[in-house]
Amino acid sequence: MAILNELSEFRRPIAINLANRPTPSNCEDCGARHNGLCEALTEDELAFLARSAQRITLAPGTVFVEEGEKAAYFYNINQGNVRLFKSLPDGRRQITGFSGPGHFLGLAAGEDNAFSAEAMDSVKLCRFSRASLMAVFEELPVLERKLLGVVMHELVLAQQQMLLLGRKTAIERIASFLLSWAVRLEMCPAGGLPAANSVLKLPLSRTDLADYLGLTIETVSRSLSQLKRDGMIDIPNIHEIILLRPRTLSEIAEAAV
Amino acid sequence: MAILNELSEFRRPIAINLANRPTPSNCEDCGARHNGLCEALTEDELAFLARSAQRITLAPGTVFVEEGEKAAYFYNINQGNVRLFKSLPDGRRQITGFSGPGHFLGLAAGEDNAFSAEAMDSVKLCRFSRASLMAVFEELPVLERKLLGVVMHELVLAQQQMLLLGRKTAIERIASFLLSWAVRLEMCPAGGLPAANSVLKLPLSRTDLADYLGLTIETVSRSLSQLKRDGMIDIPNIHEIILLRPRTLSEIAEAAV
DNA sequence: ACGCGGCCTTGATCCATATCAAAAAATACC
DNA sequence: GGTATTTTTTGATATGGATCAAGGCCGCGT
Repeated sequence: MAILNELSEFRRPIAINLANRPTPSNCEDCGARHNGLCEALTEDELAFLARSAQRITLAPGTVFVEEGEKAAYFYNINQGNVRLFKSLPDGRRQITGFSGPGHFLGLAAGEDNAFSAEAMDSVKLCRFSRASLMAVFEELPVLERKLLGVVMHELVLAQQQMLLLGRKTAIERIASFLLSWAVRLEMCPAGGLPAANSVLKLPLSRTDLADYLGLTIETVSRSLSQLKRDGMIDIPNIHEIILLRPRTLSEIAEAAV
Repeated sequence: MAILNELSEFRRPIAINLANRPTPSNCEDCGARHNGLCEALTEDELAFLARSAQRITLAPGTVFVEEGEKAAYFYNINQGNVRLFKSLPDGRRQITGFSGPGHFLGLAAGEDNAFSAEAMDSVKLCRFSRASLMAVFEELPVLERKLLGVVMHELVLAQQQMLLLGRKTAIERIASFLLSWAVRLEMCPAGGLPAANSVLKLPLSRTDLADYLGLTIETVSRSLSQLKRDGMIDIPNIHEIILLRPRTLSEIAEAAV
């Protein structure tokens, strides 16, 4: 199979989630809204990048970045979703983030990947070698500033997640997650509220949700049921949630006293 | 008091922890070891930066960066320790990291600070305005690449902490923390082990430890006591811990099966 | 030295969430 | 389209860590 041959090249790739938008609202550099690194670049810059890129398709479940392996590539995702995670030897897993179309993924801080990345569905992406990224940096110093913005935004998200994992209750975690997912889907700006009755598409299993929020699937399910009982949300099907009362959800999420 | 006047200028500073060493071993750029941004720069670059810096001393307990305030400054710490944290309205607190001498601190991803920073002891630092940082960037594009490395390393640490907060038990968190603190104090490379009977200085209160590890002070105290009972560590005094069996501690920390 | 106040440790109890178990719903497979 | 398989929900029980409550230790000021 041709695809399998391509996949076999993916044994030892990258490391850092540069996903998510650097700024949720309009970019202060260019004034335009952008969804990731590629959207932040001009046509010329994109063309330059494209020269050293390989286009690849991954089957669902493919682990194309493995923690601890040498970091050799970086990626820009064109289609599909990716989960980024770290694992313990006994199988416990912590999902540290998700990447989607337009998101940038890779760039090791050291020699090795700090986490693993796995395709959640059929994923199309562009792969660049580490060396070619360095060459691009020489040619496009502006890229580094833009990357800096992307990574800094990642760090802000990571800090939010630390607060969630270290100090929030199960219900608060779920409420926080739903609102942050609405931001991710551009249904509202960061810090803002989505409209009442917004429909949230969740391309995640309950297991993913649990591993992202530091809970068990049972607790995730129970918390969602309770929010539904309390009239905060509706759950027409497993992968869709309707935010009936975003304002109250937000109060739960931020634990207003 | 002169000091108080200076402090009053610190009502609305910066946002991101760029602390900790970008690479624990020798830097791949310059071959030298460096402890933070300043150590990563040449004499000339440092001189350029110094032109726009103000030297400031902070009293213990001073909160000089406040979450949600406009990000106006960034800092390089010369002396003392700083805790970086996020809080919930009801007082729950999550410490996201610590900064020490040589560490860089600041740089908002957006307009506002994403966290607060507080002096743990008497702190001396250099303060730069956001505008002067931009000017420095124009003059020293290399700075951006170096900053990128620092921020990426921060992100790796944040991801490790997410795994700890989301999936590790109390004992595992304490063991992980002790070993990571040894790395921080340069008693061993990242991923390596400190020598048996190494003495670890902890300039933290149990409350700081609890807020960093997502536990209560009682659980921190009990876990330390248990590790002592089990012969893993000794605790000659509250701010010093002797690592009797680093290898076993490491097995606990990484939950080897 | 003494006493006071702020950490820290230890003990007793409670509770939020994990774990174990099974039914129900969704999805995949013939 | 119906059955097998996986995923999700719900229920019953267990438990790790939180909470409540003393007591001990140490530094500090008088």
